[in-house]
Amino acid sequence: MPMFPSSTVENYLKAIYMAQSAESDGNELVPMGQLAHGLGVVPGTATTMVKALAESGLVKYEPYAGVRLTASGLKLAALVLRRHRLMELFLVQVLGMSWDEVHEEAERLEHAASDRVIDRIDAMLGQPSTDPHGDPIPDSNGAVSARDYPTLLTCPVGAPVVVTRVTDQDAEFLRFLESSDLKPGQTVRVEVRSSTADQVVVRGKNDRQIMIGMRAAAKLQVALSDA
Amino acid sequence: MPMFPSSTVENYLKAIYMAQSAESDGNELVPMGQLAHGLGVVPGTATTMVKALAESGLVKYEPYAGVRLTASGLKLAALVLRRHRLMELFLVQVLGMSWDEVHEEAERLEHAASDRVIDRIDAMLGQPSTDPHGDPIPDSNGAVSARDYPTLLTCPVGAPVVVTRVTDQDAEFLRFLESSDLKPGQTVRVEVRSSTADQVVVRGKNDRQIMIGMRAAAKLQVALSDA
DNA sequence: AATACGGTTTTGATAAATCAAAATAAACTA
DNA sequence: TAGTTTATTTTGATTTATCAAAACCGTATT
Repeated sequence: MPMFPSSTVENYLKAIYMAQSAESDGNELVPMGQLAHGLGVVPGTATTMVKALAESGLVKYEPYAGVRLTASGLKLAALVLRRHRLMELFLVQVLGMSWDEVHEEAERLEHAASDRVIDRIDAMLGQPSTDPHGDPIPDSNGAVSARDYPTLLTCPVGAPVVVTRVTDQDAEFLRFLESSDLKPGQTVRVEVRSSTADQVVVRGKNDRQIMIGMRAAAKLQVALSDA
Repeated sequence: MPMFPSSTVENYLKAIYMAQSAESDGNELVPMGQLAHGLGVVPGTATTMVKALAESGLVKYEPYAGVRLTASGLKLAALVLRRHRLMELFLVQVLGMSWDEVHEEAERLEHAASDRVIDRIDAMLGQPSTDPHGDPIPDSNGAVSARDYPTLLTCPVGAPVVVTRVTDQDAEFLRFLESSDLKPGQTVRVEVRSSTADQVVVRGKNDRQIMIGMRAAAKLQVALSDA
């Protein structure tokens, strides 16, 4: 209904978008419980809101099944993510903030920055394709060049790989990655992967050896190194 | 009441602050009508809101007379203005936006930018004392170094003066000033001032002659040039 | 002093976003 | 299949911020 989507609406769309694209098949229905949990509201609230979003044609809502973005909802969500991610990168690159604190900053700024500002930032940064966590930045039409990377859990053992993306914004986790030299851009090699011991052993920068659990390993996307 | 003041609360405080400091005696009561007008709400709304602000100790409210900021309200308002003005300057200096468009941008960003971000901006700009319009930027404690300048309406005729501040944020007016080389920093000289003709004639950059009305002249604060 | 007027306050409603808790549907289990 | 569990939806309230319009106050005017 509202001509100018409120921050709340933007947040719902963003949450649905991310839940949706977390699924292998990107066209899954997102269940209300999951959505509500992600947004930190009780399920009933999500139901009410989603019905309103469905009224305005931003989502398709199927009672007791879940919700899915329509084409227009998808575009709007992508534009919110664009603002969020450009803002994050800007805060790191221009204001020199640390990569673990920019997520929550961007969480508020994404709703306040106009396209004018965002486009300036985009230009100033040279139209970057990813944010500090390796998340892709949608273009101004909402198009994303989604690449499907393996993770430290699924990549070949022994081969050198480059960390490309971290799919968890938790500040503490990000600080851990930084202190372990596992930020995007770093080249590493999986030496051991044992599901019984729940461990992935990685050889990183300066031949440093790092051990992480499988839950964490799955959050680190990598690309096979050409070198 | 609210531990984290909402944007609305911040806007009320800002509006009261500015109405208050527009008065010669900076301790005047701001009447509800004026406040409501400045905020674009009906008077009844302002009354309701101001009573709530009084509850939280941010203002002193005197029924049928008006409202005045308390010490804590004053500080909070100054910090909002600090965010606003640093943001404006940042948008101009770093993102290269034009000075007539940054006010409304800052109007939204001032509520979303954290002190962390604001302090970075402050440092990056070298702790500036005024924004692009010449408005003073309060320090991080909310202290303002308020100087009282004459205007093109009150300054001596014939003497060279430097434009220091523009007390109107209207985009069209600002564009006019820019096109007339009357932005802050420019040196000019009042040649003629006639209240009967409602005109102030100014000799500016490149000996260019500019004529403006007295209403407009009163919005341009100047400092007597040392040179 | 009585009246009229402008500004202010009240009152009653509304919209957006939320929660708690009751009601319901779907899925699972025995 | 009947019963139980779990997720979802409804219902009724609440909070914040707003408006429209009626009621009110204070001052100025005759």
